[in-house]
Amino acid sequence: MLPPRYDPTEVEPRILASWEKANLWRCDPRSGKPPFSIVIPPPNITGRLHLGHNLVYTLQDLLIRYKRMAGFEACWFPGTDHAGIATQNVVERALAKEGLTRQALGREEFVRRVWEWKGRYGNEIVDQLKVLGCSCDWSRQRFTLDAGLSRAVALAFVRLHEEGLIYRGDYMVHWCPRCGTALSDIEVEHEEVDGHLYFIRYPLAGGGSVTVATTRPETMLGDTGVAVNPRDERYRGLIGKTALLPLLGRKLPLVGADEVDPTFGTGVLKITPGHDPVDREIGKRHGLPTIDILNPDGTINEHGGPFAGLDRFAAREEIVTRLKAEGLLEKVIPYRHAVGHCQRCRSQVEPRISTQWFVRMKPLAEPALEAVRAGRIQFIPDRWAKVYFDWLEGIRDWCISRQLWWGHRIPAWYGPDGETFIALDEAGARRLAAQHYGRDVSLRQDEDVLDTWFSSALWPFSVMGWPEKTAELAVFYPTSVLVTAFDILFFWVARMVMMGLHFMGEVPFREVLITPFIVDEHGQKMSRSRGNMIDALEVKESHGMDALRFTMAQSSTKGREIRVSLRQLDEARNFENKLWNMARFILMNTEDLPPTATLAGRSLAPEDRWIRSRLSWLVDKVRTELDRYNFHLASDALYHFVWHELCDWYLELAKLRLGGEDGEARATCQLVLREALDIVVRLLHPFMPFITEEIWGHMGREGALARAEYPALRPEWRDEEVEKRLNRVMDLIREVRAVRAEVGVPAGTEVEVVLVSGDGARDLADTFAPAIQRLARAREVRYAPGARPPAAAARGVAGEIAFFLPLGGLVDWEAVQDRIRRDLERTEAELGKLEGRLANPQFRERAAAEIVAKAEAEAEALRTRRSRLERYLTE
RNA sequence: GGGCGAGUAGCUCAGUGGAAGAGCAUCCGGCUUACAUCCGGAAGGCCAGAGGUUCGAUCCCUCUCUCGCCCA
Repeated sequence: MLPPRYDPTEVEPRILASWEKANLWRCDPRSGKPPFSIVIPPPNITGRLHLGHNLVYTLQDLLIRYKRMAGFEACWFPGTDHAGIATQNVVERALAKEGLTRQALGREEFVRRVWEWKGRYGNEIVDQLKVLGCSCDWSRQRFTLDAGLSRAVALAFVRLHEEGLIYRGDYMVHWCPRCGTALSDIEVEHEEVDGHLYFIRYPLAGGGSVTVATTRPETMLGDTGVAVNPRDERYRGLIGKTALLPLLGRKLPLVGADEVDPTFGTGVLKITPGHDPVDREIGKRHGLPTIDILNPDGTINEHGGPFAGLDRFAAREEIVTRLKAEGLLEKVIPYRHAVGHCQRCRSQVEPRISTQWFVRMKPLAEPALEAVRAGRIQFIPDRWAKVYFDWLEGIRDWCISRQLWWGHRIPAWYGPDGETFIALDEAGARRLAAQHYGRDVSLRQDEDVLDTWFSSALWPFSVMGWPEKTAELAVFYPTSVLVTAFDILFFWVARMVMMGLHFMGEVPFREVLITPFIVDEHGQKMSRSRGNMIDALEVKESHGMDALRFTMAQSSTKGREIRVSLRQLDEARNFENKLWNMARFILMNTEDLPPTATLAGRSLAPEDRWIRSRLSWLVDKVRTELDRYNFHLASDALYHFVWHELCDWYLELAKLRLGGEDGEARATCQLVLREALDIVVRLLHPFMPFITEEIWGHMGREGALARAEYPALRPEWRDEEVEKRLNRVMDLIREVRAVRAEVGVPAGTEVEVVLVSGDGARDLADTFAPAIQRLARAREVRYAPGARPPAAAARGVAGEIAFFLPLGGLVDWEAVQDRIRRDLERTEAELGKLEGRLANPQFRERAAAEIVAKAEAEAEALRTRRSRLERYLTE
């Protein structure tokens, strides 16, 4: 027998072990079944599972389990991402605790240490996914730095280079001084910060001065000019003169540039071509030199004169102090402005010129735009397509080189004279070099590695063995759907589309499901730095994985964010317990059912046909909503059905026959119960795999539920007529209960229910008297057409069915009348609205016929109800 | 500055061109032999504001306000 409380902490590990043992998730590209495939958004090896992951992975597992049960060869490709900067940072921090730096270790040793670290901790997140029950084909697990995937990366690089889509050059990039590397545009997050605007006086060579305004005074060390807008009357005469850079005395030509905004600051712009993209353009036009004043770590270099060696922020302080001392600081005002921060470490990034590798994006973006415009990829919700378009339409070249040691080293080698050789490996580069020079020379490989996202962009086909022509690629590419959060729409999704189209000639996925974003109960983004992350594994301990999954499914609406609260988890856990007890009840009451018994040839009770009709609706609903990715609608339907139809009504009604004398009726009821349980656990399995698998086990089924069939549609079970009948029964029972409660009939007291009038009243008395007796606590149910209630009788009208409860002295007459009056008021209000509508000739003319008919029928029913209520007030 | 999302019951959120729902919280009553992580009942909303389209708008359109996010 099942225990009265479901204990996920006991069940979940056991079920997990049984799945693992049975090796259920292995897929076979040669099975001949229709394919359904998903590639996992590879979690970062430094990651720990949080709810954001959990949502994305839960939905993928839900889809995979659903499709697997629905007859697809459902393959979920798992793996992890090497996460260049993040991993390097983590390992460097660990080294720092030993008093070591990566520079002290040297590149080779450092990389060896990172692999060592990866071996020890890098699989943690994968282990967590397994604990969550993710039914990935683990035999296909990949890592972006695996040999095969690394080869794919090198090949992609070589090909793009051959095609002229990769180039190298000196450009202004975002530089993170803390990470010591260039970043791509989208790795920089702009944040408004409270800073200052410094007004600095630059003396003019011939006497006088101009005043410039800047938020970054330290960059003046790199100034090589001063600019004003040529249309600015105030300064027109200055163009062509020379200013003198304070503190350093450098001569700065005064030039005219349209970019200068006369309304900003003083309308005079200091030109720092080395550290500002606009200044660089102006400087180029006027032939101003470019001076880089920064070392890679953000300290001032030798160009900074007396400030060399100072950190950029210390230099700012020092420069301001000196300017003040020399009387060149006119004023400082508070100023709020956007400052770029490194996505990984939050440091302020600096624009800086350096030699980097870039991917030319326009030619790649065009087909990617076209694929979505043509509908070959569908975004869900589709508003995300617009965000995708906006980004791709304005796309800039992608800086892909990183000054890191952990990652795919750029497959470029340089000869002694700096000649570049791009090849898959060093041997290839040597061959090219030998051809070029006509002799063997020593080559030096590029020091840099590629942006991690470069390898991620290849993920949908590199995990399937590209560039080999594998069976997996033939069957599972393009994948069916990509499930991810919007924050990596540009980083990952768009780039996968571009690379997929470029290298495979086909989109990487048919659909992109963008999930809402998980935030904490205050609407705050969850992040490690905020310390408000929720560990999915802790929730697993407190509420169970199924409860967490169900919460995720239920919350997964088309909105933009999900606030996760413990209350929702409680609700899901309660549902889990409800489900458990439903199963417990059914199993307890069907133990004596012979295994060979079937429903064939048995006559079903109206409630049996009702629950089957509802099951038919449910199967259709769940499948339809899952197919549309409406996880919340599917889970709500299941929740409501299980709790408020199956448990509240069918199980309660079943108790009559289960406890009755009629063996045949009892067996029929048992069979219907088992049937309902069977369908419900199958339907719920993708949502709550553990508890349903456990129940399945107790049902004595062969094999795992995870590999059982998803319930088929049962249109032949639909029965509108019997639903109408049962609705009448339920309405009456509810009304009797309400009347009892309101007029103060003690809960234990059995009453007599006299049905007086209304369609179906006879059916209620003839067929459903036992049900009404049990569920409304009635001693007796009679049909007495036209009977008048005795003076001391509670009375009510359920739908159109008038009834009364003779109660003798028990009745609180005021309460009875109050309730009738309230009912009457509501009825009249509703009727008034309906009649108003029906009185409008235009409504009758223009509204659909069935709407008018429905309104008329409703009005008629309300009139009947009204008259019965009115009579009860006076009778 | 541009774009997107949200504004519905005390709270967290669903929802649909025909007239408003859930869970929690609240109140009343219950250990009815699956479940007190439960059962029965009740109360609670000019669906942000103003216009417009429509026979009919919480839903479609326009504008405004508040909050959040993304991009520049």
